[in-house]
Amino acid sequence: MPVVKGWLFDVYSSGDGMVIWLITVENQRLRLEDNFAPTFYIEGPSTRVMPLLSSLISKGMTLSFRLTEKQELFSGEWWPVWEVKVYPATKLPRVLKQITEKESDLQVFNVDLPLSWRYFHEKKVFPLAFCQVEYHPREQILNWEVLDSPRDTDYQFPPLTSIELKMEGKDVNPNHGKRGALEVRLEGKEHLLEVEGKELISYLNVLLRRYDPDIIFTHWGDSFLLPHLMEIAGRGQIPLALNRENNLRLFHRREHSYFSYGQVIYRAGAWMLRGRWHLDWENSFILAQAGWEGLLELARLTRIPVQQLARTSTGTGITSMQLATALEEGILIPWRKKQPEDFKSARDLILVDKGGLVYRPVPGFYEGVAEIDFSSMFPTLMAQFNLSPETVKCRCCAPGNSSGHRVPEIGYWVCRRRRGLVPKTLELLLEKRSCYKQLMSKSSDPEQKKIYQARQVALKWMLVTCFGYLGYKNARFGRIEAHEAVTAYSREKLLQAKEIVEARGFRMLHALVDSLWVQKEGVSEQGVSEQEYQELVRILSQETGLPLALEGIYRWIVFLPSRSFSRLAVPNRYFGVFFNGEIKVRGLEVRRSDVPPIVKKAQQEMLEYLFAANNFQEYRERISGARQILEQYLEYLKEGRADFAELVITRTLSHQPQDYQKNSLLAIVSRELSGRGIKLHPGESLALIITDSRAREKSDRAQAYVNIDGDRAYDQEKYCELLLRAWEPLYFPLKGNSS
DNA sequence: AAAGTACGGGG
DNA sequence: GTGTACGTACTTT
Repeated sequence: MPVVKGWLFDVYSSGDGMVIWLITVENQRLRLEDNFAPTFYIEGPSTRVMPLLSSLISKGMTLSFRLTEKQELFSGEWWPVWEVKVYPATKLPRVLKQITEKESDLQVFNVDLPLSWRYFHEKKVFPLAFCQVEYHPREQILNWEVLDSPRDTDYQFPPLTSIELKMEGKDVNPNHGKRGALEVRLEGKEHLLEVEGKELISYLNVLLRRYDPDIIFTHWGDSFLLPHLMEIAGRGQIPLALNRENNLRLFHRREHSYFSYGQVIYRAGAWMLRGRWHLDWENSFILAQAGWEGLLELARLTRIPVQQLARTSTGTGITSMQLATALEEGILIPWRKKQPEDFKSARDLILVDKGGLVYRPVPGFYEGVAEIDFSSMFPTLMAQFNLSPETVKCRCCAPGNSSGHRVPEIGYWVCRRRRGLVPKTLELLLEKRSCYKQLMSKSSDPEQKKIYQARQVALKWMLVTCFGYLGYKNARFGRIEAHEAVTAYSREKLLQAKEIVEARGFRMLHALVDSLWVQKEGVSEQGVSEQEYQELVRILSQETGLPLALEGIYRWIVFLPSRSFSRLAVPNRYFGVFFNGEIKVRGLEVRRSDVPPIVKKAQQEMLEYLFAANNFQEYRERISGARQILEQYLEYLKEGRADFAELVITRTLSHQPQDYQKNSLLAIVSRELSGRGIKLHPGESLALIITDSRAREKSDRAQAYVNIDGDRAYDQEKYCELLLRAWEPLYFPLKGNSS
């Protein structure tokens, strides 16, 4: 039998089995098939289960089953259950439907999981796994041997080839208006395809055949480009050969909007390929946040096919990792359903429903301030205190006999007999992330550093999401009580840190969930010693039992007042410069996504000028220089020299255009586009230019960036106002409030 | 003044 | 196949 070594490129179901694409060490693209029989479990007496299974078999289903033992997540008990395998895999949904509809009181497990995930989990492989495969001459896989592991930090990839497609012109959603020719980037060079209709499609087909890319990168491919090209192909009645496996249709996932973090998110409908990847830079959170290297790192860890992972949230990723942990441990995977919270009294609610702790600094200019952060505080707490849906107020440890393990403030007990599923999953993430951070600091190769950085960032997102997911009632492994336990510990630890800081003769200026800003009492400007702060960090780590790190010592930092209550600072509005020259800015215009580039650029320039100051005295001296920069930009705007790309304001729609109650600029522009027949969705972002913000005729106030033409004027006054607003926080320290 | 609307955080 | 907070700032009416 042939044996081949290579990387697992993709898996999807087709016909009766799974199709597997390998990229071999000889750089060949190999299509194989596997007769995969997925597994699920039924709990119940054999007098009920046996007749059920035989009735399914008599209806023509191919099943195999046996009695085995698996662990129930919440009780920790090992239950005798029926393990059922279904062949072919594509019949699984039908089998499950029969069972759940007819015998709804029987408990079933490992049920609601997509087929491609199942394949990866059950076969213990993962995207881009390096493996050795033995196969039958007729392309049927007989045996897998995986030669690397998701735990590895120094894995190899096959040389992947790609092309990139986008519409020429402004870098905004081409769905919203005018569009140019198709732009193809190939082997580092850009080509403009000035042909149309059938010709365009044939040309693309030739390109795809000749270069046979593994990946098609696009901008706006999901929402516009691919459907657009398919439409042209359909009209001309010629096939568009996007797939590597051409007799199959593209895999489509419908568009949808959902609510997350108080905001509507729009996901464009997805178009995914067979034997090839389509990745849309404009429809991928993970690509945007962690880049290409981060995406591949997460694909390996989560075992989700790359095209799907690119289009999903990190929450789905963390769930998949938890599934992997559960499968390894022989834990039955519960059906995803709501878990009611325990009853809580009003008093408990007050104690429990708080998040992280926040202090407020007195607004002003401070010198020699150290910022000390708990490293990955929430995940570390979950790992260290074994906080997991099944361990907090667990069923196995009675409240009475685990008095040493009570959660602060809220008094929940935590299991002492079992390691939780969530902490177990987190361990790998925490470990791998700190490993990448170390590799990053050791590496001298800037390219390599970038790779480690991207992977480290990807893991950070997983860690952050993992905590959020504990509190999400519909997450498969979420439980609000576990979430509350984490925040309760976090408050206790921050309070403890505050006491230690103050007992050691430091002043705590500000604290925010997992960060502290401290100043040594009575120390002159240059008298700050890093050693003293390092010593404080050491003591804090030792006494709290959690890792902390010195983020840095600020040469100076400005905590900004609230605009509505000027005596109070906003916890998250500050800017400062560290002794090592690094800068940190939070909450200012440069950090906001809805601020026009020119305002950001001006503020950035002014900040950089001011950051050269060593102390308050020098800051005061440099402020006039900063003001000159401001004047230059104001002048530039007033002379009408700014171009639209510098003025564009991007905002996210929270409603359907017709549902807006107020005539905000966004509402006006969205209705305008909508009137032209362009479909907009809540969660989608829209780029606009302010043309005349006070015009009586509403449609004159702003224009969609895509549609604006060269001779339209912009609202100079309004843009100047925005610029002046960005100046205010920089001038604040000189208004007399500073220390 | 009140109500509606949008954004940030994590490194 | 998925995080329904929370506080701040700004706009519209």
